[in-house]
Amino acid sequence: MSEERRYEPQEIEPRWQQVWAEEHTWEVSNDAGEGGQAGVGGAPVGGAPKSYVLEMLPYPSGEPHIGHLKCYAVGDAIAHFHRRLGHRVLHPMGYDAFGLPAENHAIKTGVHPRDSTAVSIASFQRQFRSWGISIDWSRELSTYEPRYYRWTQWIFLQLLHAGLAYRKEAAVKWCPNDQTVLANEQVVDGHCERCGAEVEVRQLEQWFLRITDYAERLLSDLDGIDWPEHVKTMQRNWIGRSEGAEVTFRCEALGVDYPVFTTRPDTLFGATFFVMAPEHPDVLRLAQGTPYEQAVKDYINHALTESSEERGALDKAKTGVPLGRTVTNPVNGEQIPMYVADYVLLEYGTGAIMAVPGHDERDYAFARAYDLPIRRVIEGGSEEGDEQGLPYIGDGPLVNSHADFDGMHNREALSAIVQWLDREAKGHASVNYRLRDWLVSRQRYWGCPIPVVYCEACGMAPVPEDQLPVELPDIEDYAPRGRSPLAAAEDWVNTKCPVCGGDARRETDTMDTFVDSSWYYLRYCDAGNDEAAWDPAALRQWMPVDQYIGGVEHAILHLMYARFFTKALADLGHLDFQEPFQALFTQGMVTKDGAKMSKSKGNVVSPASIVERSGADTARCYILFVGPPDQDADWSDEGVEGVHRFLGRLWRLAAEMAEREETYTSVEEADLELLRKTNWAIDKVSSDMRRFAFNTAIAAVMELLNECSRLRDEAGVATERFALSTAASLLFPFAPHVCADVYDLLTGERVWEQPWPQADPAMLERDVYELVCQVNGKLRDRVQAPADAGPEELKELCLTAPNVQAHLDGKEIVKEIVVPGKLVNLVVR
RNA sequence: GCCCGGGUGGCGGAAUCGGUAUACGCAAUCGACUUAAAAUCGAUGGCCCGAGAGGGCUUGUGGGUUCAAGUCCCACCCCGGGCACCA
Repeated sequence: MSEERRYEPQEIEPRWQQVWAEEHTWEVSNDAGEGGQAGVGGAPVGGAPKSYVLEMLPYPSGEPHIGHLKCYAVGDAIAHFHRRLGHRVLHPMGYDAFGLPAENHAIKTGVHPRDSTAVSIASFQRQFRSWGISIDWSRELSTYEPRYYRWTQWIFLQLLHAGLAYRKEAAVKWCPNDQTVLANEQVVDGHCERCGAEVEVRQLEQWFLRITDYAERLLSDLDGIDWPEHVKTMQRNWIGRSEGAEVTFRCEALGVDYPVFTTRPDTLFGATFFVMAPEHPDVLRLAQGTPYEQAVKDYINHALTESSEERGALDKAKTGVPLGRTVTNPVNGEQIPMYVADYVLLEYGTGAIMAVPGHDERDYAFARAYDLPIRRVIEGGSEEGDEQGLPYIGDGPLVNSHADFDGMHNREALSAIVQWLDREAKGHASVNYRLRDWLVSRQRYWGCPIPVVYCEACGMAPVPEDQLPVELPDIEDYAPRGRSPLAAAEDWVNTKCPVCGGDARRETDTMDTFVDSSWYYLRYCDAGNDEAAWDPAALRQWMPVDQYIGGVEHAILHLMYARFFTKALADLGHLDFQEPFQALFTQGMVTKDGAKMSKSKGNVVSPASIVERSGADTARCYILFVGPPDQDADWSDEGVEGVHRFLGRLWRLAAEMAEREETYTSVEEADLELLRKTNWAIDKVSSDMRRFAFNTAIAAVMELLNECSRLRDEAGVATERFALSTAASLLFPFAPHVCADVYDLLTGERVWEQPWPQADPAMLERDVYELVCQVNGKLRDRVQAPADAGPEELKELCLTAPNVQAHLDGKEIVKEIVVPGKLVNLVVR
């Protein structure tokens, strides 16, 4: 007997990592077929299909956390699986390195964000290598490198030239804590997505990107991509498409037309008043000279000082003030009073609405509060009681409208009325979106400078492409004071106008970091290119990303912006595809004791400590074994131990088998059994890989290993080695180090150069199986049945089963159901 | 309020097309090895009745369809997520 051998990941893991690093095993070249990744068996892989596997760009802050481990455990499993299926796999890595945490740290400590970020990046690099993730490090990038953000600026200029980037003064969301504006997407329930402070509204001139031009395509192209349905739904909700009509109401006193958007032109005859948003530019002018002038002024002031949270509160009572004017309802010529009320939003539609209290809950509440007429124009609902069933939101025939439409079902009347409006030039069919343009400027230091200058003579001028990058200057004081800290860097701010050569000042705002991460997946395809953002040929080779992996928290922000960039760049002729991420997988959160891990709760599990104690293979396998990877999982130290034991058993059994001589005392039956189990596992793991069921894939390898242990002394050594090496081969995408070691011990070969195992179909079929015998749907017995037995034979077999007979006991069989390969069910009375 | 997920042993979970519910793992109990412990190996294991053979019950609750329901249909309860004055 050989001496006791121990599974030592601390020895095994660095050894294989060194092989992969020295041989650049996971690097792929853009020259398909030459000098690229060695294919199966070391042969070049000329016509191999490509596969681009990408995890969402991490923000390097401190050390990687358990969520990173899960994300990359999933991504690496897919990358390895694709490679072994014969694909050329691009699996790169980089860092989303601009951003607030590093800057806030700088404000506190004075350490330059570049330095603290570099320290974090070094820690990420170390740990990712220690996890054994199969990354092509030759394409590594950081968004804070001038070499990268030069091209971020270049893209910004492309958008600017195309009219997709513009400056506008608007009411914007301001975070008083971070002292910067925010995009709509970064405001969650009226609070800053980053720091949680309640946001304020400020009137400021800011940079926007015209994402709303793409609303329709962002919506309709969702149909063609393989994303989780709930993520698509979230994007659809965010885009918020509404079909309806734009209808013109005229204020005769001022001679001004006010268009409104409505989804319910069928209720036009029920419009009894008209409401404008407090921010609407005409409100003061309308009220001027009326008895309501002062009241309107007061109301607007109040509305503007109210926080967005207060104003948006759902249970808030409706308030408003009359404007002292009327507009004409275009369908019936009625003069209806105008109001200003804060339940109307300037940003949506035209900032003014027709109010139909009979068929809209909000208008109804306002009408009740101000004693305005409420008219039913659609039949339906109860029509009983004090409120006569109003407001009624449902469908029904029109009433009290016009002879041409009364009696018509409202859905038909809707299009009939729109057609009428169109003919009379009083309106037309229209579509509205909830999506707003993307506010991208930030009054902060640690971001990509916006490459424009302002010249007194020429106005705003883009920095010429050959002067890029506009580099971020070093400054002393990072603290934001309502303007960008860059504004204090006088030497940097003062520059010459690229048009006239006169004095000019640089834009001091920086870009939202989501701009940086909206195109990085393109840069990986050609990361070393200093002549252009990318060579189109490189993109043609790799894009789109075949499998994207990341957290669901980016369902709207990053994923929407990246899709927008792709479409805009495609329109400008820089790309020839419309969607960046063909398939998306969103991994669930890792919690501890049911709660989100956080420093303040003190329940943080650090990947580094797990790797140090149990090894990377254990950590990676465990995180995939706890449950379906798209669901949240709770961390358990005991569970980790279980997986560690499993990997230890695999390794020890292999080490023992590697030394064993063939004895020829094997029992044929045991060999066959083990071969069957092995082929079953190949089949099971292969299909589980394709549906991201890594937990059951690992369980299947556990079953195979249990069978290897059970039959260790009965099956032949060759069979045993085959079964064990197959187990290692199947588990390799999850536990690469120990599996490489086991495979090497048993075969002397490199498992990552082997093709993915193929199940032998003959071995998946059995000549006998266990037939389930039911009486009245209840399981009563099991008998061995030949695989090729027909229904009659199966029925007879079932009838002979002792416990079946006991339950038949003279009763009459009224029905027999035979499902070959499964069961026989006898129905008795 | 609207739209998505989800509810299965002591615990994490499995059951992929309506066909043996509880795979795999954790925790637990018993045993082997050991002076002892750790490590490792083996056995047991949904609940109730029974010595056993076996029987009854069991997938949030209540109904339904079916020879057969965790799976399909209807109603409801609970948990998680998204949207929410968007006209």
